[in-house]
Amino acid sequence: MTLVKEWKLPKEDLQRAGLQRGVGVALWRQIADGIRAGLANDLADETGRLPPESELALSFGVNRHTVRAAISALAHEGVLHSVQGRGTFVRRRKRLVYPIGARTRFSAGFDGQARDRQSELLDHGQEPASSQVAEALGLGTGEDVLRLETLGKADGMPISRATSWFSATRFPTIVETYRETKSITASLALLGVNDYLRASTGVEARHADEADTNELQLSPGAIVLVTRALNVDPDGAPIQFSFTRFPADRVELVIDTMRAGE
Amino acid sequence: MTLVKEWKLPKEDLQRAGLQRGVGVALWRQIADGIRAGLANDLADETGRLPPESELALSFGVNRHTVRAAISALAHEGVLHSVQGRGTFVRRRKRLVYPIGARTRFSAGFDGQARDRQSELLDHGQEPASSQVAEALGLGTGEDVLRLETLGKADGMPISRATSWFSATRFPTIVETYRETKSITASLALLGVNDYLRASTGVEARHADEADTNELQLSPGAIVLVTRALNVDPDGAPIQFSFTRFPADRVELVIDTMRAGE
DNA sequence: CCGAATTTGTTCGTATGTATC
DNA sequence: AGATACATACGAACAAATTCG
Repeated sequence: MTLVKEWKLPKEDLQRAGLQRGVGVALWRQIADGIRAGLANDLADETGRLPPESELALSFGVNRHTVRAAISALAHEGVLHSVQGRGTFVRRRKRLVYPIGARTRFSAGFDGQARDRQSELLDHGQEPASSQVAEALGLGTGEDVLRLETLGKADGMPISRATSWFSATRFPTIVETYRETKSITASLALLGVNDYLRASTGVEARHADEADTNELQLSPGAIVLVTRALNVDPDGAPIQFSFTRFPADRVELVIDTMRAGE
Repeated sequence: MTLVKEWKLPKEDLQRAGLQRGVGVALWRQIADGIRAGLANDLADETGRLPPESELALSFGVNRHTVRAAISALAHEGVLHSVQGRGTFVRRRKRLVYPIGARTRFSAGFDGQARDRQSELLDHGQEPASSQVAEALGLGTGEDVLRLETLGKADGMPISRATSWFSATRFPTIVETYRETKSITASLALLGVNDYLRASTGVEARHADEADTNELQLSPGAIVLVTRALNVDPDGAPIQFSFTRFPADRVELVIDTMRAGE
């Protein structure tokens, strides 16, 4: 027996609205996601007001109770906001833009988009380089590297979670300098690297795992954008290899391609 | 009289595994996502074999049935593959790399990574520009634009779904030329644009909606990477504005930052 | 080749959550 | 609000295929 069965055809209304029963996601959650997506288009009017619940129920082809469950979840997430007698409204918060280019500086990434930015050292350690890290940094497998785990916040909300590796022989005190300066760029400058460039950036997207969920304050099923970046000094020698996780609903990456090499 | 056994929720186990009940996403789907994420690490051994269902159930803190539902879903997606008496195995398929830079050409994107590449025109139409499209292409809101919906395949598997807009006055016959050449680059060349550059690329990630699910052959809960791109001619005049959706488990974006401007 | 251990596949039953009417 | 049906999850078997000593 298959637990994911072939169910009876759902009502045409559900199909039309793109909803499905028995796929492991409750209708109200699918509708919540649908409303969230709709906000990017023209679901809400100029004043940020959504259509009445009865109308939404009709267009999604479900009972009004189901729409209410979806709205309640979104209200709990801080996306919507209902007022009895008036309607349901969007609480708009812009997605932060993280620019990527040869001059990408982590510390400057979200400049001017949030009142308050913080960086936090969560963990660090010295360890033999994995094959991936060794290859990226041009070291032998098993040579020692220093690992830094950092959390970035904007206005108190976690927006990035980075794991970075540095050669332990070239930057033996990077942990201490980072603790003082709270900045990779400043730390590298103290250690004699006055300039560096972003050589390449890989971008993937995946579901948040447990660590992401905890550290970035996400709900299960949330999506993280993962960048895999290599920074090199002006001579082209690898300096820093890092993975950074961004909550996909709070952050957008922008590659200014034509100026990327400047 | 029958004693009704009361099963206590092993809440601690669930929390340890990062699962939650009652959030509108079934446990089996959360576990499916967990397994998918685990494959990137060391969930499967060298031979691609996963731990037995009973062991997974223990580590996730759920019943074996629940793990089976998750595995069944992943098997249906083509990620896993179970054999009675032997175990459950990973069906490994490399993720395609889509490079992004100033010289990004859609047609050349996946060159050399697949034996067979196809492009398909799904739909097209003429319509007044939305405010977003108008702003990107430097047109007045409501000026007519031509919209092309295309599907990209590699070895028969859908890998991209693009919606592109062009000025209807500057490129009135773009649909016909595309139908002939099956290539945006070639179409533009026929219409007098011998060269163009990728000005900027925005990257977001979100859950697949119904259209994505159908057209890209995804399962619900799957993730799509969405790029928002603007191409300009050598004079800097906007030519093409497009949204492209990539299945996140089949495609990875790579920005070769230092050569991006070449 | 035999038989035991391992692992996936199947079928009961029961309880709880979700959605409709 | 209550009745009904479907969906999710747990528990305890047992069957069938594979592996291995």
